[in-house]
Amino acid sequence: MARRKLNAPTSYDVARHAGVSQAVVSRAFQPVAPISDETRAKVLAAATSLGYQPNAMARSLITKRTGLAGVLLTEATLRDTPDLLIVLAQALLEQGFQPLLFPCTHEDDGGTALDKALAFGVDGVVSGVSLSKHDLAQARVRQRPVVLFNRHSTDPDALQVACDHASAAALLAARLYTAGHRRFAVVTGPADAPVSMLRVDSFLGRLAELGVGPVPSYEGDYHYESGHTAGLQLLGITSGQTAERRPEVVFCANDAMALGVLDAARFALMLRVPRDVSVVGFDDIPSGQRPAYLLTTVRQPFKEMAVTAARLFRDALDDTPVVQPRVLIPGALIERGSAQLFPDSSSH
Amino acid sequence: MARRKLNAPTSYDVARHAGVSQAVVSRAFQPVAPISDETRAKVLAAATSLGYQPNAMARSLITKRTGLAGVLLTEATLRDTPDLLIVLAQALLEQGFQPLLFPCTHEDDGGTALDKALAFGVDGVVSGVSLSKHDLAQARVRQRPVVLFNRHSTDPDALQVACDHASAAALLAARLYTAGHRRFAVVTGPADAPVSMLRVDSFLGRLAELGVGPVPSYEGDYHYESGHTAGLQLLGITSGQTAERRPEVVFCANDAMALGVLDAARFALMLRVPRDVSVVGFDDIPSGQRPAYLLTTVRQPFKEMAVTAARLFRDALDDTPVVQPRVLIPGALIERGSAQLFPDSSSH
DNA sequence: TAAGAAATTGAATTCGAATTCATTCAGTTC
DNA sequence: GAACTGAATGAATTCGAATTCAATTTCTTA
Repeated sequence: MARRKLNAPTSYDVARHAGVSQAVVSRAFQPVAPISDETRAKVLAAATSLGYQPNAMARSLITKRTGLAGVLLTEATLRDTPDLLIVLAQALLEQGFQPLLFPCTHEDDGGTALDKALAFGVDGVVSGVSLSKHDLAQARVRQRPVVLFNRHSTDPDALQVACDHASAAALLAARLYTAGHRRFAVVTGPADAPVSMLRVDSFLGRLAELGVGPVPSYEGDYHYESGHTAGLQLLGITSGQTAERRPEVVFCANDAMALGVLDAARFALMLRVPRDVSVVGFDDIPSGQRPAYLLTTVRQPFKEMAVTAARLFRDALDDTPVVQPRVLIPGALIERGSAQLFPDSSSH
Repeated sequence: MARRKLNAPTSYDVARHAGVSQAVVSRAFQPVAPISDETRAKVLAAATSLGYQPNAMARSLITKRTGLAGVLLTEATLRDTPDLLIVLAQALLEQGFQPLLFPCTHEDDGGTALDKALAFGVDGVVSGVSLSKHDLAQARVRQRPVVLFNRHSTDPDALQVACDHASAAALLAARLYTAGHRRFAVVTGPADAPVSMLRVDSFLGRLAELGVGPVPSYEGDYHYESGHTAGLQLLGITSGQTAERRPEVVFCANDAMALGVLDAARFALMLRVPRDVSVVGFDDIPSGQRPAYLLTTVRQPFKEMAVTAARLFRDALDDTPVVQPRVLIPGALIERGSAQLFPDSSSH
């Protein structure tokens, strides 16, 4: 552990330079403190002339605040919806927190990541991965707020912000049913992905209410390739599939897989979309918006979700009474060309 | 500044519990320190039973190390190549550093971001945005290594890892020329984007060497939409453009714009790709790999670049003599369907 | 077995800024 | 002008772990 001397000036250096005590220097750097404007100006001048910046560690040691917000996200999320990290980072920055990223390889690395984050002294955490009740409890005894982002917890006190996956998926199901579709198939995310469960179950639940029977399903892994495979499987002629029995609609738990299904249908199976088959996804990722895909999907309002999460985070830290610990933000149905929907254009 | 008491146990609590001094507790948590195995075990047992974890701020205050690596990236980079952040984070984590992300809205926010990073006490920085000589000097006096990632500096001592954009672009130009193409057009990135300059200038430079005259160019902003506009502009019939004078190849400074050009050509101008026009990009982003695009491009070896950068970072911190401060890693030509290249399949 | 070397241990100090509390100073008020 | 109020200041303390250095114990070795 090589301990080099860093010639960074300290508050004492500034104090000497400005002809005041160290305490005054400290006060000059706080927004509100007992210090005259005159003195503050003098100190700040001395500080800039020396290139002084308060030492973050020393400050944190006594204030118990680092200004860091742990951000827990799976690599899948980072890869598929990079915008999420961007808007979340912006929102946190706006509230005065620097995001400290903890990328999780797997959905259940959350506990480990949380531990690491706490060890780094984060003021709190915004988590896009699932956390156990035990994990949440641990953060609570340390008085570190945790905001769940697009993740649910049975803990009634847990703070959470999420897209209303369930309602949107149900709405989408109803919309497709109204448009006349009766033969459905679904491509799910990994079995342990809570968001996928929510989307798929709501979609199927609504269909069941409408009397649509058992729906073939394929378990994907959220990636394009698995969508491609799913497409071949569900739409192909493998198991004596005929055009009459082929699904009219494939609902995918996310857009990445929907693009895979779409490409499998068009380029491998030579089906016309949406004439032969409709494909719908969830997320509204950029590539789905392009003319090559024109994917019908549900848009997650990331910006609004991020801003809400950041505000919740700050309020929890400030001991501001949190009015609404659980916020569900509605997703928007985006109708593009990949699904046949024309029989109905009045509903919703 | 509400200063709540956090009931976290300290090293003194553990010391009392284990019947030793605080100094011994500290030593028990260091990999190599004068302490008997027996005592260490006893201390660690007491620590776990109390749920003790060393306080990061107190530690950093004296060791002058936080274990944080500032990561400076533009939002454009985060959005277009999310994989970069993922592999970079992984590589840093493997070297024992936690990435502290500083998203930059604009290429020249680098200086500000660096200041912020230093104020947070990062051990050093990996920067995917340009930094001025002055910025680098500032980091140096603070003894904080900076590794430039895909960015260049005139400072001869600067550490940098980059894709060899120039060679790859030149190779691509030669390859296209050899394939018989003579009429070229380019879509550049923003004028202040050094990487775009490098790619475009090398491409054009090689063409010039081969005797290809003035090449029409369009300044984009790295985004899909600007590529789309560029495509309409460069390939459209606006200015009395005829098929004979239409560019045979459009080279784009990145893939996102290449996809835009491709879609403009196919869906707006009804041109066949690559028969009527070849489109090539740079980066090898996932959507370009899909059957809907099959973009011919240059792949940046992010994984290798990230690992190299992280290693360079650690070596610089360890005072390990850095053998090679500037590492250029070759990009790989990925030939897919968006460019007509058949006349030559032997070269390179 | 005594002297010396090596390995452990603990008391005290250190890192740098924030905060407490007593003190000083200027400005009111009667 | 005395008594009082409020603002501004500085000396001393605090945060919690790492480190220094002297003291102690244990192990060698002649």
